[in-house]
Amino acid sequence: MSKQKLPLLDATSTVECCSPLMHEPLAAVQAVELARVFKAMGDPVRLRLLSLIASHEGGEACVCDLSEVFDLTGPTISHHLKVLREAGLIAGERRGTWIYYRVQTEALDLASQVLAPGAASAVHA
Amino acid sequence: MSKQKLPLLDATSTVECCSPLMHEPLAAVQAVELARVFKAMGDPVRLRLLSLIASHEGGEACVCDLSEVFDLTGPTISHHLKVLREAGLIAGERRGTWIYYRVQTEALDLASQVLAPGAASAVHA
DNA sequence: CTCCTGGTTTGAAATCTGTCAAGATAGAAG
DNA sequence: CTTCTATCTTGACAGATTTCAAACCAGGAG
Repeated sequence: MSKQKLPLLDATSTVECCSPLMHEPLAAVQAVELARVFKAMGDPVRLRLLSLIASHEGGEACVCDLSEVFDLTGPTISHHLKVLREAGLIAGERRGTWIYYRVQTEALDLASQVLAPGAASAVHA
Repeated sequence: MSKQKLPLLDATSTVECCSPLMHEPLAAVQAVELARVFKAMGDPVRLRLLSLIASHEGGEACVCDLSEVFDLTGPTISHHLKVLREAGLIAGERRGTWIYYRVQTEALDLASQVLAPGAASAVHA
């Protein structure tokens, strides 16, 4: 285990429940963690993959479902899925011949909270 | 009007008030727009810049305030600020000798909403 | 076992990014 | 006008990203 393949934000790391970016200067270490997530989302293909998986029936989709949507080769799709996986945004499970991916909602929620809906209206509910 | 330097998400473009990524497959065009925002946030330095600006007194900070925090040269900071600016995440205003940046909260809110706090609890109906 | 299909891994090429040094600009101050 | 300070722009370069083709692995069907 040489590399940092942490699931990403620990929730224990820094950003607790409601500490949007906007209240206090983000520390360098957390910035690196957070940036990894946003970077993973910073590509049109990956964003669409994320969206496709999440909105697919049952909340999951196999690679074959995803591949046919894009004009890209298998390896490329596979690569993007790997990036999303390593950012902790999705998880895959093999079931028979196919591998099904689903979104890790915790990670997504966390990212959303960090961005804080207004940072002022966040607590409203 | 060469649709290149749009302020970014138009709010009229696609993501209305509450259409998180997770309800329907994101169209290619919007994916590109959105990705630009997330990509801008996908760098530790830029994330910290954003956070520093937002949390700074008065909600704004001049470049000099920001530069002293990092171990980077002026041009580099300037470059990152430009990326954030072009993603519509911040805006700068010259006041005398200094240039003050402040966060464009609308863009941030939009990004946060797209990520949808749960996507299940957002509309929940 | 052999073949086929769904996915991933590896390797390589083109492009993009982050960073710095050096030069350019804008406004304030002599 | 000249100079000083704050910030941006340009040019260059190492390192990262995106993408494809070719090779590889895992299960299911003959």
